[in-house]
Amino acid sequence: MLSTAYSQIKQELSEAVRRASSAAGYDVEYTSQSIDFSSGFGDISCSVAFRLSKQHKKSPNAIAEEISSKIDAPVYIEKVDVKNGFINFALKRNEFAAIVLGEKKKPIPSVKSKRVIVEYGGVNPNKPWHIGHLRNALLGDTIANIYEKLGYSIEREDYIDDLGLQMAEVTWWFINKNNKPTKKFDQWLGEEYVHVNKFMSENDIKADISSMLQLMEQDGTYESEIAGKIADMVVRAQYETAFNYKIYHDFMVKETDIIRNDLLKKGLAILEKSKFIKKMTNGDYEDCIVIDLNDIKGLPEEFKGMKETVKVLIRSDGTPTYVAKDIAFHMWKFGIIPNTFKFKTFIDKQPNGKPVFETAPEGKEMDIANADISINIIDVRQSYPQAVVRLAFNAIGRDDVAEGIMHLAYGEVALESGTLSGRKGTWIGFSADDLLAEAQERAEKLIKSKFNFSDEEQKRISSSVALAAVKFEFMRISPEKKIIFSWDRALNFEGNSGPYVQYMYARASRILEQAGKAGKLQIDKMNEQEFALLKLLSKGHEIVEKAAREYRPNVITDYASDLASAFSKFYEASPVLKAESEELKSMRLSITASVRDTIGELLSLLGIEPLQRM
RNA sequence: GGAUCUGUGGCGUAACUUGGAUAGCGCUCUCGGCUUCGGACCGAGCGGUUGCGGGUUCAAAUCCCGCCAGAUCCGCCA
Repeated sequence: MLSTAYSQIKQELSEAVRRASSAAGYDVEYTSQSIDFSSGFGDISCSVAFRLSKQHKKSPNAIAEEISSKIDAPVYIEKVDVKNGFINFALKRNEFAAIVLGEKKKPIPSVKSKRVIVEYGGVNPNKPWHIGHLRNALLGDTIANIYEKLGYSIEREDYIDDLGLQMAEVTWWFINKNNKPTKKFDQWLGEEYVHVNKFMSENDIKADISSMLQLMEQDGTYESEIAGKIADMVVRAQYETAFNYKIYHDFMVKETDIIRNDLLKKGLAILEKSKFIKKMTNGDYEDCIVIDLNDIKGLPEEFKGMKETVKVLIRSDGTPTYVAKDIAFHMWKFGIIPNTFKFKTFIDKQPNGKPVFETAPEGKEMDIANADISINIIDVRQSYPQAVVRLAFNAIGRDDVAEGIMHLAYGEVALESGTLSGRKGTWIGFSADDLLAEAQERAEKLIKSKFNFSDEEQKRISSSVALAAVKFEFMRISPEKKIIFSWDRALNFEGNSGPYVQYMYARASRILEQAGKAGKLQIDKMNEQEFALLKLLSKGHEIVEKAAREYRPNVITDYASDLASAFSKFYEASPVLKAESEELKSMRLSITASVRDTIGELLSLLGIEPLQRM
């Protein structure tokens, strides 16, 4: 259970400061923002006096003195003093420890009424996942875990574009060349796709591809059948990869079913009611249905100064653009177009025990969608179309939906030699499968040099450690930043790494295992390492909330690293099982247990398995 | 032309949203620590004009303005 002590204390102190200020004749608002843990000047410090200084023409120090003299501090505060204009609080360490360690398990405020769809994966079904797709999926998985932990109701959704240009190209190639798969299907097809592109640069088959696209869209054609089969096989192969990374989905929506169910027509009917959406009768965009940006008030910055001031939704030939499809799809997600899809089981039991459903011509209706929030994990390059999607909802007067569409725009993963390209095949050698294989090999080598585990245990542990290394490394970088991939960094087992955090979990577990059953909590005078740990522990819940609010899993990895490192320093400095007194032993065991539980929860959020031994 | 993102010791990064006291962590490098609850470890040290210049403020890596550098986007592609 993640500690809420920090948020509570902060709230209580800010309330105490507010009352004291008011008693001293000051009116302050943002007290909680001016309070934080501090190093070197008391344990917690408050800077409100600075804000009041100018207004009241007094020195911050004088004001701080006035306020602090009137503070009626909570019982866990040892003393309050003033230095350089800051009000500093010293904690009674034992009281503080009692709060953090003995914390009553408070239920997290329920937000269950909020439904969240997290969309991630979404790899075109013509190639294997590469390390860029992996970043996407890991972000999605972790964000979903975090929101789930905070009590939201989560649907993990995968969007499969089985009707795109890339799909048409590989289908054409497949039918015309009749090559046979020689390896894992997604890998094989991905490599074939590179050949298609080479072929297309030397031969003009544009007309063929274009007719392929049309035939694929029609139910019952040979082409649609083959394309469907290929997509199915690729997604199954991709999911094999996903499962090895312990990444799962609840359902997938396929482009074919979006077309089949006329989602677009339904969406268009709604859009056409907006005065900002119109059919052009002349000019460059004659016969197109567009959003006219000129008319929209309060147009966001990103749309200003653009070359074109209309966004095409339906082309003059009547076909929809990508943005139009995505708008309609979001209408479904938010329940504006209800009961559209039928679902059937795609895989009845993923390794996590749950099924994945896919949209299908025949099947059952399911109670999904009707979301309050849709978190879309999509490459930063799609920021603009995503903004257009939001704008469309503003245009039809659904600002609530526009606000509910969260685009987690993450930076690309590139190689030192350049970008990963499906067409050029620069991804070859950098598939998610390749990465995991290499990670496993290095982890196995490492673990062999450590302990004597049975072969089976060794395999299990090394696979878990390998995943930890890779996942942690991807997650510790703030999402908006571009990642230049490096094997050595991705397979880091030391320092700021997944295995390091796992290791501290295992160490804590072993200490607790050897200690046996815990008695009643007793608290004794603590040293600096213990106190530092307690301060960190107290922040657990606040950290997860921050990660959720900011859509940034690196908030979690940072905290996990800090906590693991503080724990390491703690047990290095203070014997737990051989503590000097029973009271100390009790307290240290309790700290150890609390650290173990907290780290365990953090690792789980990151999709990393906490290990008892490694 | 417009928009967005990025720029922090040799390398990878955190703190920026909400300004706060000494810019944190890891890697590398140097030195030290295992008869000790597990060394995937710990301690000490070297290493910083936070891209540049202004401004606001008691206080700026953080906010504002202007530059510079890199990336991306602005299609009847997806």
